[in-house]
Formats: sequence, structure tokens, C-alpha cells
Amino acid sequence: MASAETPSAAQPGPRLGLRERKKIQTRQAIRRAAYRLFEQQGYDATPVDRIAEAADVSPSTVFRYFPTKEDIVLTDEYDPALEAAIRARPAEEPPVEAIRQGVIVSMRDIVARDMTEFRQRARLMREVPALRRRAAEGMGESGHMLCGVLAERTGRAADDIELRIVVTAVFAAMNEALMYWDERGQTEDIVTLIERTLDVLGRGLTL
Amino acid sequence: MASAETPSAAQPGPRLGLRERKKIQTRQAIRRAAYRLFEQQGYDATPVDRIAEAADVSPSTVFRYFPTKEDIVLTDEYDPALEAAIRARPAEEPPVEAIRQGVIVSMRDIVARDMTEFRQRARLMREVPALRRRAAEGMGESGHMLCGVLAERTGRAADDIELRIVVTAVFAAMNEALMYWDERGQTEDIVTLIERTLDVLGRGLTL
DNA sequence: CCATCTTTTGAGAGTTACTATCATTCGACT
DNA sequence: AGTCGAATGATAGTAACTCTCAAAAGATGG
Repeated sequence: MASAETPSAAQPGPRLGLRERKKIQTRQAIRRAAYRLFEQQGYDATPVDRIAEAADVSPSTVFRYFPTKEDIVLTDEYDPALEAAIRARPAEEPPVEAIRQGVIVSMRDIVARDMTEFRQRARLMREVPALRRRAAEGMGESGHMLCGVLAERTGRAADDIELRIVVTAVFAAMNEALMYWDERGQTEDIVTLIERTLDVLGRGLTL
Repeated sequence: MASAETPSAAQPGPRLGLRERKKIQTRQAIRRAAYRLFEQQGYDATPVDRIAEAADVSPSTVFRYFPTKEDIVLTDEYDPALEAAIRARPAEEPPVEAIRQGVIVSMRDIVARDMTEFRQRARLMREVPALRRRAAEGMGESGHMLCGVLAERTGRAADDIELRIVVTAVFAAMNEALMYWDERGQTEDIVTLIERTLDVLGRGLTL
């Protein structure tokens, strides 16, 4: 509805056809409707049918765009940003340090782009068990990506155990930090918190 | 059926009433039936109704014993063993070392008790996404327990971030090691693998 | 041994997240 | 304008739960 975008104004690529633009719109409409309803009545109390209704599409369409209800909340575009940020670090830098800097850079970016959604997502991730689980499964896609990047850096195989341990531990720890951040009312500085988290890992989990 | 146990033979506690004994039996019947069917036809292809049928109880009963289908696989009694093993370590020992020894001891114990089930569980945990997620949410109960134990040892609060980071990282890493073990056909020595895992954590995730 | 009380069980109906199918519609391209 | 392929919507079906209530079975006191 609010598509007053001139065809030539599209920033990020070769101008999209109407079809593509509509897809993006629909996707956004579904997500926005969902986030709004989740805010109002909670995740579990909001059936997909009602989201569809609110987004003015059929339930089938919702499932075509998002394979599961969880994906409506969790689908993100953070990975490419993180990947780029890590790749930008000098090759000699030790892995954990590269991750640290990459995470911090991309985190600032994300928070700057849409802090409201970031906050809401964090809250949902902590409060809804299904989402927490899904997020805890860090190796999902993000982990795989990180393994690939670190494999190149270190010359190890992408499925090397030690590599996987590192990646898994980092993601799990960061996720936990996010939960902590949310528990405390999202008041602390998240970047500082993440730095602290990576410090603990970097010093071998000493207390 | 195979309950030729004399009332006075019960080892682990004050002799149970018939009611209690039946509950244990039922629980076991359900789990056994489930494991058998999962083995034969796979987890997703086995509806709870069929498990109920095989265990000779009603579907309602299955859900009374196990809140979710996942719980039939994942409910374990490892935590108490782990807790005891860690508590048995000298108080001066650094946390990660205490965890290492505790894990190794209780792991040997578990493997000795029922290696077959341990193997099958590991396989299911890797192959079924729902189970993998559930397991990845290590903080669930095990993590909470470990936090408590380490809090006592270190004098920190049980919800101290750094403490939680440590626990989360350890569990996530061990879980990943288990997945690796299963991927390789469960052929390597699991204790060695876990030691290696904890080494990586202990040396600050250096590669 | 019977009566009663409590706990466990089973049966039924209902909700919801998904899956599959198929006809319709709508943008793309000639 | 007309055709083609992709997106949509309607419909039906499966399976994991949840709730409720009545029947069955173990515990308990006389």
C-alpha cells in the first residue's frame, strides 16, 4: 500500500519487477503483523491464522513465506553482515579476536538499523521456549557460515572438531549473553556485554 | 510381565507400593516401545498413538508420563550423577578441571550402564532436528544445576554472567562433540573426544 | 472382606501447526 | 491481446498436544 517507491529509486540492486516488489511487501506485511500481534497478545496466544488475517493474506501464503511460525520471528539477515565484517579483519589476527571485532562491528550496524525490532526479538527469544531452543541451535546456519570463514583463515577443514567447538562455544555464549541482557531489562550496553563474554572464552573459562 | 521381583528385593529405597511399581513399569514400557519403533521406522514416522498402542496404554497416558514426544527420548537421569561427580572433586580445583573430571567419571558410568541406549540416543539427537534443538538448549536443567554447583565453589551468585557463560559454553561444546562422535559412526573413544573438547575451551579457543 | 477414598487411566472432543493438492489469479513477456 | 509461469487461496488431512469427565484400580480404615 505504501509503495510510493519510484522504479529507479531502488538502492540495492538492479530495479526489481513488480512481482519481486510485491513479494518483499508481502513478507514484510506478514512479519510486521506478526510482531505487532505478538507484542499485544503474546506469541503462543497468536495463531498463524490470525497473523494471516492481519497481514491480509491466506494462511497458506504465510507458510509459503515462512516454513514455521518461529521463522517469522527469527529469520534474519545478520549473517551476511557478520561474515563480511569478519572477512574484513586481517588474516594474521587470531580467530577469536577476529570474531570479536566482527561481531562488534556488525552488532553496531544492526542495532543502528532497527533497535526496536532487535529488542523485541531478544525478548521473544528469551520468553518463548520454542524460540529459545531454535536460537540455541546456533550451528544452524550462522555456525556453518562461521566455520567456513574460520576454515579459510586457519587452513583447517570446515568440519574439523576443534573449529566446530570454537564456533559452537562462541555462539552459545553470545546467545547466553543476550538472554542475560534481556533479563536485566535490556539496560546494559550490549557491546560491552559481548566483549566481556568473549573475554571469558578467550581466557579459557577461568573465573 | 517380567516382574518376578520379590517385594523385599528392591534395592534402591523403601519398598514401593504396587502403584509406584506400576508407574515405573509403565514408564519403561513406553520408552522401550518408543525406542524400538524409532529404530524401526524413524522418529518422525512414528506417531505417539502408535507408541501408545505398542506400549499397551492409551495416548493420554503417554502424554501424562512424557509432556512431549521429545521427552520420551531425552528424559535422562544423568544430571544427578554429574552433580555428584563434580561435588566429589576437591574444592581448590579450578572449575573447568572439576567439570572435566566430573564429566569423565559420570560419562564412564553412563556408558557402562547402558551403552546401547546411549548410542541410540546420540543418533536420534543428531538426526532429528526437534531433538537436536531440545538438546542444544542445554541450559535447561543441566545448566541450571551446574551453575548452582559452580556458584558454591566460586562464591559467585548462581546467575552471575561469567558463570553462566562458562556453563553454557561447556555444555554447547560437549554437545557438539557428541554430534561429531556420532557423525563419525560412534567409533572414536568418547571420553578422549570430550577431553579434547574441554582442552580447546581451557586454552581459550585458540586453534 | 467390604466400603470408601484417592489416584491413575481411557475416551472423546477441540486446538493448532503444519503439509499437500488443485484451481484461480496475476505479473511477465512477445 | 494472448500465452506462460509464478504466486495465491481454498480445502482437506495429519499429528502433537490439551481439557474434561467418567470408569477402573490401588490404598486405607473398619
